[in-house]
Amino acid sequence: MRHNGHMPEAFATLHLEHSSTVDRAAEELRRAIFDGELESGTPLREVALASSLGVSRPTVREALTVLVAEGLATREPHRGVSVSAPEASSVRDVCAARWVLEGAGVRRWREADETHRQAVRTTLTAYTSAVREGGSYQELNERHLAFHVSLVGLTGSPRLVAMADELVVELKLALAQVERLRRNAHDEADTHAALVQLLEDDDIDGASAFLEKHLEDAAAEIIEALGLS
Amino acid sequence: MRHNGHMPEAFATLHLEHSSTVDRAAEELRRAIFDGELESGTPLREVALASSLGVSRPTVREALTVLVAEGLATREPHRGVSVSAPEASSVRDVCAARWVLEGAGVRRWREADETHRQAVRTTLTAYTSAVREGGSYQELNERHLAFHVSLVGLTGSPRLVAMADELVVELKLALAQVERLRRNAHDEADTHAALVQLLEDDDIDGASAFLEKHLEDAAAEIIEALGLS
DNA sequence: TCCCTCTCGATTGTCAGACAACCTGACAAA
DNA sequence: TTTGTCAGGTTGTCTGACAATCGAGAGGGA
Repeated sequence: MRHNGHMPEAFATLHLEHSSTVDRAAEELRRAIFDGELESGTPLREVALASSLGVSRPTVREALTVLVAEGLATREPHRGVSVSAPEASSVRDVCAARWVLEGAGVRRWREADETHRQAVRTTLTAYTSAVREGGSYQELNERHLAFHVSLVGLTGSPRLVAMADELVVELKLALAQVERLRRNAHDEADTHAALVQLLEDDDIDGASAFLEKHLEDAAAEIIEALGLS
Repeated sequence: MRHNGHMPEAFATLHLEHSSTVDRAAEELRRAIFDGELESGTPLREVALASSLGVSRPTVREALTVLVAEGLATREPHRGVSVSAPEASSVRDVCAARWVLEGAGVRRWREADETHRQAVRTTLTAYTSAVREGGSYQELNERHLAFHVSLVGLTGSPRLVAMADELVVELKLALAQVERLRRNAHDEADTHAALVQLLEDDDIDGASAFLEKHLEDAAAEIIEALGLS
């Protein structure tokens, strides 16, 4: 099995999923939060989760520290972990930060790798086709946000993309709270297509301004849907 | 002792450090890494750390997961945690990401809160005075990077500042590796003073270009000092 | 009646010990 | 040279336990 030296390219596409129990527990909690099964503020009791998930308390603890590190949950000393509650200020801040990251990507449209430009087009068509085929609310959300992250990808910086992902996680947490309130699958596909068209036409400034407005609107809309001031 | 309702403003400045054993262990590990006591690549064995720190293995595990989440260490399944090794590509990427964040701050100099502008001036003088008084290498590093983070503070976004902090942590990890190689306390105070002067003169574009060059130089310098291609 | 104090249960933080799964390296066998 | 096998060490996970702490309700005094 030491063929690596001789044939470095062989089996390069193979990749075995190395999932630990902690990872699976964290993933299950993430899913429950994004699906709205766990409302914000819900306390995540260690013993209860341990028996529910069929794992031991230390394993649950590790999974919870992962969630806390991701910002999905909040730990208060000696008071336990609970699902984070989105606030108006944090939603505004997330969108402001997104504007910095995504705007940086948009401004680099010309200099960006053709690969990254193509990724933007791909995520856009994935979103629009999901809208056309009437995908579920969650699927639309996923594709919509994936498009925005792909804009950050134009910078070519893995770290900026990772940061955008973290911001998107916070947004998904907030959106999971309003999901059962407004079921009207928002159809913003046209807006995004217009944005990409501006880029294709080399109107970088126009696209930049367009994006800024779009993000501001999104922040206001989410805050309003959350019922926060 | 239930006077909170009566005097909401009293004792507002008091803040008790609620440090758990895990936090202290993580802090000690961080210090050891930044001080260069632990070279990059050093495996962090759980049992050895537990006996050294005088805590139990689960506590060490939690501290290690914190370090991994911060990017200071890397966990490979069933192979343990080891101090992260800086690579040329990651240093370049960190500086590219810093350019996006700090550049966004610099471009908002005019619109920024006076508080944030003042913070930039304060961190600059803290850096320059430390240089003048011949502070230790680590102190200079600390102040130098604090100045750069304060530029991100101009955006007024806590999340962007947090991201800048994470990037700076990665940089400090890389710098800890070269610390014992080049002891020449780099004196870049003049450079930074010139940057702030450009801002005070309202030459935003000039400051922006200045910063971009400075960050590119820093990346090249660090990579060269690390001995990476 | 209202307020203070105190105790009790619940929960977390931390520890100790244990076992299986797994990686590494070395050696034997084909 | 390649493969099978084994031993040692390390991690992943479990069980059980105990102290520290928090929240709420009971009880006593003004």
